[in-house]
Amino acid sequence: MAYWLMKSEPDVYGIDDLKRDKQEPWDGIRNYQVRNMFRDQMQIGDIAFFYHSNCKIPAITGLMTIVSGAYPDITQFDPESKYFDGKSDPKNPRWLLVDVKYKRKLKREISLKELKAHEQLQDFRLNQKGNRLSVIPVGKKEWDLILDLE
DNA sequence: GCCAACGTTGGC
DNA sequence: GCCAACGTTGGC
Repeated sequence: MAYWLMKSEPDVYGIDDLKRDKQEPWDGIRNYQVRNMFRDQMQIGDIAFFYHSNCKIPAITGLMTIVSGAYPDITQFDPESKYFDGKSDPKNPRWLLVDVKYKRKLKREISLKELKAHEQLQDFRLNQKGNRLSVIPVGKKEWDLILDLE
């Protein structure tokens, strides 16, 4: 089983939205690296941190489970969607997604500031400057360290 | 709101 | 295939 961190802007879709919806397609990914991770590496049963990005206090806020394999993101074919991609061929969809299921909220949010200050997390990908990937693989050691902060 | 970092696009 | 221009992400 693998561990992940997945970013979302709380103003758009936050941990409380997932708590309400219980399960949700993680749509809108328009980055090839992330698509490839969905397709080639993610497995049903993997666990992910829910991370709030681009907000007042960027932080890990909850846990969720990957509950599907990768399949086409239908928003790419919807001209009304902000994720519409006219260059994607319906016979060979360019963009994929996975379904995620709410697991739980953390007892307290673990902020990016706190993660960056952690001595043993200096190499953590989220802490690297200029890292814009919205889905990040997390090592078991890092995963445990972070959960211990809770 | 600013801007650094990075990805994508398209002319050549 | 190079690279300048442009767009997006996301911390601050």
